[in-house]
Amino acid sequence: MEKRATQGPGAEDDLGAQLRVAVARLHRRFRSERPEGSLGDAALEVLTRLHKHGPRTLTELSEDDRVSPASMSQIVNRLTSAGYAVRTRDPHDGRKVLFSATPEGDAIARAARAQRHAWLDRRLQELSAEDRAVVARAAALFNKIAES
Amino acid sequence: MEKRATQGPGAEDDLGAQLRVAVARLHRRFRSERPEGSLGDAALEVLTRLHKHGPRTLTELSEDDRVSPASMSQIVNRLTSAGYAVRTRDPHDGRKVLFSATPEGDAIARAARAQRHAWLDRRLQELSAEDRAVVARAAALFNKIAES
DNA sequence: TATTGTTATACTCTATAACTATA
DNA sequence: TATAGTTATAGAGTATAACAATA
Repeated sequence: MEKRATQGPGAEDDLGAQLRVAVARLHRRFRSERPEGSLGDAALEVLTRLHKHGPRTLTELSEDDRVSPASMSQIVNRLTSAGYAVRTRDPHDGRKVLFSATPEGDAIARAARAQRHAWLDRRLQELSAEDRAVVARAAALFNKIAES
Repeated sequence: MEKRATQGPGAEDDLGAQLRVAVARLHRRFRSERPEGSLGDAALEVLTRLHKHGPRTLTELSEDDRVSPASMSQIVNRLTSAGYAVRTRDPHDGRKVLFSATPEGDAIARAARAQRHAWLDRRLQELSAEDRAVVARAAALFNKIAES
């Protein structure tokens, strides 16, 4: 039942388990920052992307977050129902739909980020510059790992 | 607008956003490794903990994962329904319930980890030793951040 | 009264399958 | 046929509120 003997009993093996647990905990911590009655985490990330990068198609959004198009369709439904985003047909390809943030959506994206990231920004500020560099490198590594 | 253009306020701000997105993506990637019909991510992590560390009370388990006791109660319900864990009353304190993995649960914990972490272990092996150290340090930092 | 645990309920997030509309 | 998007349905994960049992 033993692990990987590369570096001694359990050492390498533990890194995977440690990473999994740490990421799950941090993800729950992020979710818990949601104020009452506001958008959920996934919806807010999409809204933030629309706010920052302008109109995107459904397929693009689903690829950005690596979720199925059907899942993304439901996320943007929450945004359009709330009046934070709108659909427009692509004039050059009638199959495509472009999603954009409304002015209200832009305001929500700004406000929500400020509220919900305040504690994270504070924590990051408290780290040493070296530790912040570790976090930045780790984030890049995670994106690579998640793609594979 | 800008991409970490300066060392000013915007640069620090970006790290938080990058971390959030990277963690969300990696978390979804972890979840997607679930084979058909098997336990979900949260349930498997609890089962793994019971397998590794022996009997735990509900409160202990909920604190381990930083979820509410009510949420953890539902997670362990899935485990007991499946026959992977059992409840026993604490003989010294009738309010407490001790949860333990069954032999079947132990087997599932071992097998599931091997299956579901295979790709992650492979990815981590592909990293340089330096990058693995970055991941390990980041995992420790995440636990600290999640606690705060 | 305080602690431990459970159930009821509701919402977010996500997936697969089946569908429509356009190219 | 292939691509873009939607809807229906289901299940995991999580929370709050209300409750019961034990200390």
